[in-house]
Amino acid sequence: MPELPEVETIVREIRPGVVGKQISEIISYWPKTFQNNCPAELAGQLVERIDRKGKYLRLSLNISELVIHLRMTGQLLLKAEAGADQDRHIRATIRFSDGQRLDFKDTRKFGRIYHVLDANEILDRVGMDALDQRLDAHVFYQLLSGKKSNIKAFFLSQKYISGLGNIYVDEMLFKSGIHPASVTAALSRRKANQLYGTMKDVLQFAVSNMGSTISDYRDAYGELGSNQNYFTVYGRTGQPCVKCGQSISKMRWAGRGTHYCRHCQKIYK
DNA sequence: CTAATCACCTGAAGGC
DNA sequence: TGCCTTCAGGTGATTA
Repeated sequence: MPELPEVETIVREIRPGVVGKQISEIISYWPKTFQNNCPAELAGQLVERIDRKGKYLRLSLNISELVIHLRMTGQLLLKAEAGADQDRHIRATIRFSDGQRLDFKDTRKFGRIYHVLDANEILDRVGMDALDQRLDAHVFYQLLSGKKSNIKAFFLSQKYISGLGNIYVDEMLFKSGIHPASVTAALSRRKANQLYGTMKDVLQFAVSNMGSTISDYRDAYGELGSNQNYFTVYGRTGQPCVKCGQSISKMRWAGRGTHYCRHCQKIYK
């Protein structure tokens, strides 16, 4: 479900409601969601910061840190009331001393919450965030030109650049006219620069629309995103290409359904 | 090293 | 109505 824009939306929404609050209790309803079995030492800790790297959400407490990944269907829902409306898909709840709570809802149970002393144990393994200021056009080109990997697989991997997933990779490749079968190192500097700009535009536009909701994604208030209304290729199989009018194709690349236009997207090899 | 496949889960949708 | 297959915003392990 959530890629960078969706996680960013949630971070921005829960930050004012949660920073400075004290955790009173953590409840786990599905044993695998909480990797470290919600240790008692979490109770009483203060939330100092909430940040994001790629698709990981980071809650920095005064003693330790929580790192949350929503995977496919995870939602973080901020609830003001302490009431017990118990959705059967809620896998964990973080309660705060003022009565607010954060419910981790996750139909498919793929999501994870890690409790660690230092979030960098986990976050150092993922590449620079796609919207990180330090990822400039030069660094972007260096990353692409240094590898001969399939371009779709490159952006789906979180090892080089983090935050992009199946939707936004398809969107940025289409808008840049790059076929998903292309090879990273085959892009010229000029073409890489264009892709870099498109990547940022696509992500920032999606953030401004509170993310994309296809089925499960909800923001911290349970609201839908609206960016799905502006997709140019994702999910448009068989519909006319917005550039040339020909039918949009769908194939499997890097194990994922990949949407593209055979006529508008050139293969760089 | 990369690339493909499976495993982890539930639920919705389509074919018969 | 019901059964069976396929697919889904992700990623980590295993295999070739």
